[in-house]
Amino acid sequence: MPPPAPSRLLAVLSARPPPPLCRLLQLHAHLLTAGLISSPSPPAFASSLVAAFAHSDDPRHGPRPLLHALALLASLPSPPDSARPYNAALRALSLYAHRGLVPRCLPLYRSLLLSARPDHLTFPFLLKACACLQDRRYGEAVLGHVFRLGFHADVFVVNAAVHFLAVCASMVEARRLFDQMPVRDLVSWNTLIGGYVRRGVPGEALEVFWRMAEDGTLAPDEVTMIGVMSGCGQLRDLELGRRLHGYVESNGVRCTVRLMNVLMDMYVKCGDLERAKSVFERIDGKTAVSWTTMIVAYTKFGLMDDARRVFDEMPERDAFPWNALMAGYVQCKQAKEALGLFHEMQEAKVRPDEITMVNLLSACSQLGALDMGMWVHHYIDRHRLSLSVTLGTNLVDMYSKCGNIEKAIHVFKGLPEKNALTWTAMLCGLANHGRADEAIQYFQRMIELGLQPDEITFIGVLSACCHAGLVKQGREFFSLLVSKYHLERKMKHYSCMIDLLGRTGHLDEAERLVNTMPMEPDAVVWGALFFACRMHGNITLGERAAMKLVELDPSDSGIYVLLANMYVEAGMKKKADKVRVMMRHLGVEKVPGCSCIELNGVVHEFIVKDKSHMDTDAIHDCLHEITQQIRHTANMIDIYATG
DNA sequence: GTAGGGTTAG
Repeated sequence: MPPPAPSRLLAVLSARPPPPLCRLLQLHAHLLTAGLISSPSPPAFASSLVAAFAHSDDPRHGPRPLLHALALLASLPSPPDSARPYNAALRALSLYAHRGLVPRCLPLYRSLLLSARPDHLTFPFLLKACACLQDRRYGEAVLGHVFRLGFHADVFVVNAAVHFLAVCASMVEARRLFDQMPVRDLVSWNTLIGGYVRRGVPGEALEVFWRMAEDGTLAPDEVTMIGVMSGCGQLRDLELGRRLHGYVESNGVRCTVRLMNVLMDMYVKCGDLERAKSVFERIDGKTAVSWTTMIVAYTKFGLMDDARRVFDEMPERDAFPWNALMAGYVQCKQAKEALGLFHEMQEAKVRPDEITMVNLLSACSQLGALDMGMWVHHYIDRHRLSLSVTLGTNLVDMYSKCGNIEKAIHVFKGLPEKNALTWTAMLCGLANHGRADEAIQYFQRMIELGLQPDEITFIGVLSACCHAGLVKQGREFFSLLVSKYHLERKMKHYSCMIDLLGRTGHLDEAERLVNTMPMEPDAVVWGALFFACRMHGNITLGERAAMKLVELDPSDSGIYVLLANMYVEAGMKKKADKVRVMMRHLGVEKVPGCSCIELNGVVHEFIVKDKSHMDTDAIHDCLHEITQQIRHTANMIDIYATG
């Protein structure tokens, strides 16, 4: 195609949509030979050409035209004195289509400043890029320019600024700017509501929404309702969610797929699976997010078969639904299924990501599958997946739960970034391995670093004290938890503390604590008290604890056996027999104990007195031998310790 | 031509 006449050139370049890429390249060559984009020709041609390349976002070409525009802009002998080509490039860069290119916005703005004056279109793009990059310092400098150049009354610019502040600074700052706006439009309100929701302050978001409704000049649109519904979900306020759902349906708010997705999520969070399902069924053109949200919905209600069915019905699956289903299996303690799903995922050639690895490690921790866990660690290294805090924490947790505490410590020490959860995982690991002193040291170190412990951290230190019989320290932690760290004592804290008091013979104090607990003691609490009574020969209290255990779960055979054993140990044969008779009368059967072991990456399950293996006899001989050796060693230690 | 929104993870 011959080049157009010079008078037509600008019009051709400015056409929307722009000419195809091959045509643009021809025009570029033409302009070069005609000397129209070299100094001292007017920069209009260069500007239009850059803008045309930047707007040419045909997905088939990927970021190529955009990169071409950037190169062209950088190579011009005289840089354009208009913001237009820069704006076009900023627009294309900040559309997030090519996430990796967003950082290029900043140097581009710097070169714009050298030759031209930013205008009302420059700032929305640039602030969006700053928000996307979470670059607070740069964004604040840009805000300085906004005010100096007098754009503080441009509603587009200020909306983008409110968004930037909400993402990178704080809601207080975003709110201050919002309050100062002379004119606000719907986007201003939506930005503020969305900001509060993203920061997890749904109460404020709804407050803003009510104020907007009172004001009455602007009608909420689907974006408003997405924010508000998400807020209802966070608040777990089903009543309000339903009312606002009604509002959406009767006020002609566009029911986009995105809004329907949030509605589903709100119902799930508020515990109404049926309504979530009915919204899902009514979605026309379900997206991957719709399907994934429904999978998550079922997993949250423990309905793993339904989750799997939705997963299978899904037309196309990226890593998200795989991860969601896998996380569901992990949460429902079906770790074997989680690992099985991972193998399917590999067969389906879906690339696992960081979150897949997090799920896999949790599954390994549950199973004690060290070989598989090490394979995951190796996989992370080999594929250079970024070792995020969460992933690192899970690695530490996996190694310690799978029995290799040394490796857990080694990984912990090498982590580039650690947070309170990482420290908590390490400290709980040490506690579970009986290394109480170190666990407590880690706790102190973590406090020195200014990290905030949570409820789990205290379970760690309390169980450390429990293992080591450190009553005084245990009492101290138990009290600090509330007085200094303002945390709530949970069932697990009480059971730890009662176990500690009981083991060390403070039975009265343990009983007092059981009686003053703010919640109904569970089987673990009574079990700990029972164990202590048996250990210290307090039959009366032991009987009471055992009766409570029977009440809590009459079908659990274990407690009858333990109670009978306690009587035998105390020389009360008759009472022991009575318990056994009672057990027979009640028809309580012993449930066979079940355990599992990982061998060469395969997890095997087996039950008590399992004779299914062909070498059963040899295995039991070997086990007998090991038990004897342990007994012998324990005796020797006893002799040395007491003698 | 510019700004705002949802899903996966200990």
